[in-house]
Amino acid sequence: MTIKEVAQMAGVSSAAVSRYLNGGSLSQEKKERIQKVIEETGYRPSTAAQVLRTGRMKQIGVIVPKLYSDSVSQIMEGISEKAATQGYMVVVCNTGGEEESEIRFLELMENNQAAGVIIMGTVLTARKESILKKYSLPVVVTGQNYKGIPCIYHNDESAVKELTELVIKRGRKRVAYIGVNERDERAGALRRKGFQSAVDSAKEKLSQVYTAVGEFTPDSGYNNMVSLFREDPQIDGVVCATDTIAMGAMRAIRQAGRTIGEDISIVGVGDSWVDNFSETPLTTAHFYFKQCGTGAAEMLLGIIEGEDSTAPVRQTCLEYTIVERGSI
Amino acid sequence: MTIKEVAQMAGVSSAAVSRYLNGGSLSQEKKERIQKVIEETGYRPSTAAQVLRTGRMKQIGVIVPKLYSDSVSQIMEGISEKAATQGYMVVVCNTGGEEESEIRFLELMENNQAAGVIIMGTVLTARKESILKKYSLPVVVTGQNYKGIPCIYHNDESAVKELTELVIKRGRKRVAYIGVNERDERAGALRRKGFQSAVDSAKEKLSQVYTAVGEFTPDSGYNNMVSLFREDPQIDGVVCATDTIAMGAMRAIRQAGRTIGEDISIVGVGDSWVDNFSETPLTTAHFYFKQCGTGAAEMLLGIIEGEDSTAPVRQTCLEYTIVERGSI
DNA sequence: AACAAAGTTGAAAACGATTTCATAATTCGT
DNA sequence: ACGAATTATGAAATCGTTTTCAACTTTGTT
Repeated sequence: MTIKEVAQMAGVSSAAVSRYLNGGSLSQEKKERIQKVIEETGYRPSTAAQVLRTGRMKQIGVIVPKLYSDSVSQIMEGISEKAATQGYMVVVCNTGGEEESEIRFLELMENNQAAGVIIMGTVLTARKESILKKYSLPVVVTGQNYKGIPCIYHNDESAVKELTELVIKRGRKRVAYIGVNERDERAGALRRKGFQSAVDSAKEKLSQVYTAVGEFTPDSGYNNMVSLFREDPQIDGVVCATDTIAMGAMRAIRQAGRTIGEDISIVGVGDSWVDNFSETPLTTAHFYFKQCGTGAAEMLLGIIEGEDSTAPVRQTCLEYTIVERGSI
Repeated sequence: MTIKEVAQMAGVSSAAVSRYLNGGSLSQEKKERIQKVIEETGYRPSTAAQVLRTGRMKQIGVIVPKLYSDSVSQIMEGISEKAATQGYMVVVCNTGGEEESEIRFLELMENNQAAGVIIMGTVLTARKESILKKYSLPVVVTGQNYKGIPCIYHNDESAVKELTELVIKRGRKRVAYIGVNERDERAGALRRKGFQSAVDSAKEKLSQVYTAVGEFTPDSGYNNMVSLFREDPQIDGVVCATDTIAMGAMRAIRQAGRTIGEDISIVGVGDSWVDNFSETPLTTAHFYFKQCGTGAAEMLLGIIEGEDSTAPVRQTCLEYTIVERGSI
């Protein structure tokens, strides 16, 4: 079924049918005739032809480092929800952390005349930045903030600071921080900074402070905790950069024969398992990932639809909620 | 940049450039000239024009009931991995369980000339079936099996049967099953059937058997467990249709003052938290969700690329692995 | 050297929509 | 009832590719 055939059946020109679909001036009589034919035939216009002609594709790309992740899937949930309300398709690119595939995907989106792209929490290298500048593809970044690019993220520093203070308030004296690489501005550097500023302003209450760095995995948390215990078996407070890391650390703590929440406190960041695991005793900062997704989509669609290029680049910082559970 | 401009710059016809890109006969000399121009200009062909002309879009749709789910995101991971190797884009539709949006998405994919669609674990209504028949869109379904449609799923019945037997072998006498609506052929009817056949062939060893039905949520599991305890506080074996349900049930059990793994056994199905939660004591059947995703993508791409319409419709049943942890 | 087969080439015709443009048919104000 | 403003209308151009077709080269065989 093409627009021409529909036009013929309705006894009008294809221009008339196009106007019927896109709202141009058209007599009531022809409107009805066209409607009837479209209903009968089930005609739907070809997206490819529309895109070719108009240069607009109602599609946004989402770049993620992995799909199997609680925070990522919550953010995706938010994005897809928002995109659907505006009739945008969501196409996803799972980079597995490879910059190369991220760049290939950006090229693809450019070829597709996609409306825009949301990039989830990756480090912005010079190469990517120059590519983004070259392509005039609207972009929003989540979980990171870069100047000149619209971003949406959580208040990492403050969250970790508050959590650390909570641990200190419990009277813990030998505290450790298990973080991630500081090339990650927010989850790495800023969370670490939050921890640091909390311990700095409570120096007199603490006898020892340790720091370790690893990956975003439970195993990494486990290994780091084991090493920390080797260094000082009496550590009694642990602040982890993510819940996932905390999960691993808790395993190490139990193995060491210590009792979480009794003779040792531990906290994480993110609280992504809310649905699955009301059991988790972990005290943590609840991050609003889904809202982060809807927010990102909203910003992107705002840029796309409004195309008010004079508006300032928005940088949204989401707040968090400390949830105290048994682990401190 | 269009193909015409490239042609002009290289001093050839646009047909030559097209042949360069798609592999037609072309003299070495022109090949080099074209290559040079393309490199210099960074030309990339417009997807829309290609699709319009060829009628093929390297894109597959994925329909999911929700994105924030461990099993769904693992399956997505598998699909995206496989699709990427073949250069296919993945566009996702989050239905939130609404059939209407599923149907709208199928229409959209048809308009887009998408290569095919993977539908994740939804009930196949007559309406959907007729639509699928009308559209000649290749389809693969995961987590369900329908005759006439390529499917990939786990051996639900056998998994639950084996798990139930495990519980019975522990000497439990008063066992309960918490399942989901039987309109869901696999997770509902078949898992229930697995439980049933295990208890049937061990009738003499059991003194009481209970059955409850609910949703795929921890809360539903909790509520059902609470009711079951009201009915019989001495229940000592619980088989849940999913791990998520088991999670809620475990909360109820702890609240009732019983000790999981000691005076009561509980099992679930799925084992999706492998990464997050090595802590979970739950005995369960590990399902290979990611493999399910790659398998589905493989089947779909096979149908698309091979287009061997004479081949029989494939129905793949994946096996599982029982993982015994502390909960029995 | 002649002729067939194979390899190169570009012009032009699709693909299926939207939009411009000129013209024809209305409505409106006086 | 008359020109002016407005609304309806279809023919044709356009978007950027791929592919067919026919013509033209080159190569290979006898």
